[in-house]
Amino acid sequence: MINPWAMKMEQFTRFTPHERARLDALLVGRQRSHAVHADIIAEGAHSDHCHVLLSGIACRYTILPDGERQIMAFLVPGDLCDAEIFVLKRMDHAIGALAPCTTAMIPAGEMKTLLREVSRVSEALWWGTMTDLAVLRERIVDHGRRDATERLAHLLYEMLLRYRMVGQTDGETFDFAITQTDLADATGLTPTHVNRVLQRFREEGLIALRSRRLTVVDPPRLMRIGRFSANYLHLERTLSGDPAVRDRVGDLIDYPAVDYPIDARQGELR
Amino acid sequence: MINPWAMKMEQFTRFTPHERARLDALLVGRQRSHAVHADIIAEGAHSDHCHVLLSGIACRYTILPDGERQIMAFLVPGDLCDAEIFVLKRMDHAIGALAPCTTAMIPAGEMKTLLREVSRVSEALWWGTMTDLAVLRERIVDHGRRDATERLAHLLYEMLLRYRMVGQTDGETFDFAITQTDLADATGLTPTHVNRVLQRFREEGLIALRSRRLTVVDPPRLMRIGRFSANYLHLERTLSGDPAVRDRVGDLIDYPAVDYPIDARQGELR
DNA sequence: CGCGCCTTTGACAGTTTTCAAAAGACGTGG
DNA sequence: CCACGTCTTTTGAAAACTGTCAAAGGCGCG
Repeated sequence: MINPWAMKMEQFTRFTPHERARLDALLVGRQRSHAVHADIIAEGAHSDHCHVLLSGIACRYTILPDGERQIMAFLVPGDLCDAEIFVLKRMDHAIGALAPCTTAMIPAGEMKTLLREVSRVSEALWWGTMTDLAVLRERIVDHGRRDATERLAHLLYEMLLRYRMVGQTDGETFDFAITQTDLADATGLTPTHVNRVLQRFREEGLIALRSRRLTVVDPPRLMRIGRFSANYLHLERTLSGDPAVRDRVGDLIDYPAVDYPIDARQGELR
Repeated sequence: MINPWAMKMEQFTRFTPHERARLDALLVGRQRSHAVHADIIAEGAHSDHCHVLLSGIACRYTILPDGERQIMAFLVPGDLCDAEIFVLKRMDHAIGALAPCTTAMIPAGEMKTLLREVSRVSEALWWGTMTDLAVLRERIVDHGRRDATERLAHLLYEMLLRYRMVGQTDGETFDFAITQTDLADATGLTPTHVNRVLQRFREEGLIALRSRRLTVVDPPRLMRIGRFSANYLHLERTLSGDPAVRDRVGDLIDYPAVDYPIDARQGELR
């Protein structure tokens, strides 16, 4: 059985066969599918179940008073949607499906039991939360100090890496159902501008994107253009861990460090 | 003894006198002071101590390869600087003092014991982490969908609220040692532009800022201009809790909801 | 085959950035 | 108590990413 949730945690820890079986069992018979554009969890909702995304792609978002949507994070298979239910009364944002998705709904009680009994899972949850924080901080860097080109390059590269972690890529190609409007709402740009930048990427032979499949043709250059550094994802244990797990992402995060030229910002891609 | 850390957690939970005494005891004899511009924790560092900010103001930041600094969050008294040390090998960002600060360094071992033995603290830590996530998400909304004026108004209002939570304000006045350059690095604007916006705020009688003390002269309007809604801070327990705790922030978060006009963005303040 | 959603294109407007440079503030040492 | 260097705040004018507003072109799907 494919269990992206366990696969993600394996980037941090190593489960015994018994633990792994328990994680798998937790998902059985609790699957639910969600249509595109449906809310997996509504803003203001309170549930006594945790939602784990198993397939598809979703986002955390909020609608501002003037009707604009801001996407605050993308969720890929393996991501936990609502760790906050353990302590907060209600969701302060919504989780929306950007493509048809399936989730597993785990009763909060069972999750708490699991966390109490299997310390490795409890640590992995903590690791996942700390990584979520780091990803959000990185997004702030994107918005604050990177221009449109860098921002999109950085985001695309991160997505490739995150899909790789849970084994849902075919080399440098993966399902990419995110529309340019979604990207705009996530990056704080306009769809128009996102379009212009992506076209440029294609012209330059950096990526290929057709019928919702994205291929990163030139990963090292995309990484360079996005000024991407993987350290914020905290995969240090990955590189020294199980070879099978390491190989899922290894080649994407150990490009030699590059000294970025201080000049050459706008216009020319690097 | 003033214990902003406990005061912050009291926004979420209610400690017994014994628990409170234990929290106080943990800080005794572990204070350390930090000069302006000094790193409280360096990027890449690993420590076996947790750092709690007790006074002053600090920030999470990182320096990009081209030398630019991005501030990802401000830390006010009561905030925990490095919850990640429990699971991550090294800090992926630094904590810097923006004014003279004092911190308490708590050995990780003692912290873990505390978390194991006092479930209310453990829950409060989880709440604090979820709130940190929410604050970061709100910052992303700032960057993505709010212009310079809204962004700064929002930030100033949030700071007032957070200082209030830990009892370090005098009405609507509080220490504000953050320079305009700091604000620029946090908001993703240039110091020049920050300056122009702040001047506008002063002209309009919204705020008064002199000799590092900030007074919010017209809180409701500042809230409106920043399109501020307190729900992301998850103070729902505050409003229904201990009156003494509630009164610290109560008047700032229950202004009547306003229907924002869809027009009137740039130029005119609301 | 037709509708609906997503992607492209264009021209123009406009916050924000750049790049300097001057004026204030503040703390220290003489 | 004043000189003096340093850091912060102000100001100006011009450049420029990115946004706005429409409208047309593609593509998938029932």
